[in-house]
Amino acid sequence: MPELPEVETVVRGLRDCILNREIEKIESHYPTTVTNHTKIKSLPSLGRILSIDRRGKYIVINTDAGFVILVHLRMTGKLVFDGLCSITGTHVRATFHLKGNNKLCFDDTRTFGKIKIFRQGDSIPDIEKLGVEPLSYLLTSEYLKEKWGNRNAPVKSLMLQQEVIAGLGNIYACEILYRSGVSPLTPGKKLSQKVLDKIVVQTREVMQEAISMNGTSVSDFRRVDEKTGEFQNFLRVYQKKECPKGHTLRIVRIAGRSTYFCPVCQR
DNA sequence: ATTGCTTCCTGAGCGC
DNA sequence: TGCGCTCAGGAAGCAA
Repeated sequence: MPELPEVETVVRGLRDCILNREIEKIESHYPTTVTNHTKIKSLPSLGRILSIDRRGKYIVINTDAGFVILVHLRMTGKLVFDGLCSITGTHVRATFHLKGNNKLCFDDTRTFGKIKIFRQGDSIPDIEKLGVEPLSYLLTSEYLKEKWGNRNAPVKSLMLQQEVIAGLGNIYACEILYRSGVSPLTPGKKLSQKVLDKIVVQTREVMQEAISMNGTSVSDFRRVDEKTGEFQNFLRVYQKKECPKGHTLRIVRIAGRSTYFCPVCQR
């Protein structure tokens, strides 16, 4: 399940292999995967890739022909470059045809992933509504106090709201709360400034560690060369039976997701 | 406004 | 072997 560290890993991989390449066309093999949000009915060549960035869980590609290509991997989406490995995916939903006879394949078993094409300068609501980046100076305990201070919802579900913090998903929310010693069921308004500080610090730490390990591959996540990440070897609670101290973990459903936590270490 | 449930979708894993 | 069931979950949409 690609979250911020996985998307960052893909972005870095893409920069190494397709920056400055020209996209001749994006071919869609599934009806809802690629959508055109420009007023241009028949898209020309999309131009040369000027930049590849990440915002939250979105990949943002800018081209010199004035296009912005947004990619969201959702749960099972993968971007795989045929110059680094042979494409083995059996669920290729879209193909970026690059000048010079290379392909970037968007493989997505469950079809929830999206590729959206915009014009530079046009409003992109998907990006504009996102909250702060976990690794930016804007994520502070004061900010979280302002956003969560009068919320009754459990902190775990608040952490998943992309309009507040952009990029966290189920796995990292569980890991951050374990490292912070906070129960995922705690209502937002019950979190003290001191505890919010801990969450901020642990959020940064977990994101940085996971990026340095090329993300987490628990099932589908792969890099652009189809290699796995390594952070799954350092998870402390997600899909575990016991926490590192040997306490039996509990699993509850919060916001429709399996939430792993230690009733002893997390209060 | 806030909260939580349903939907989209496929494959893995399980019990029988 | 094969069937039917449950589960995995990001985010939009909807209902209370």
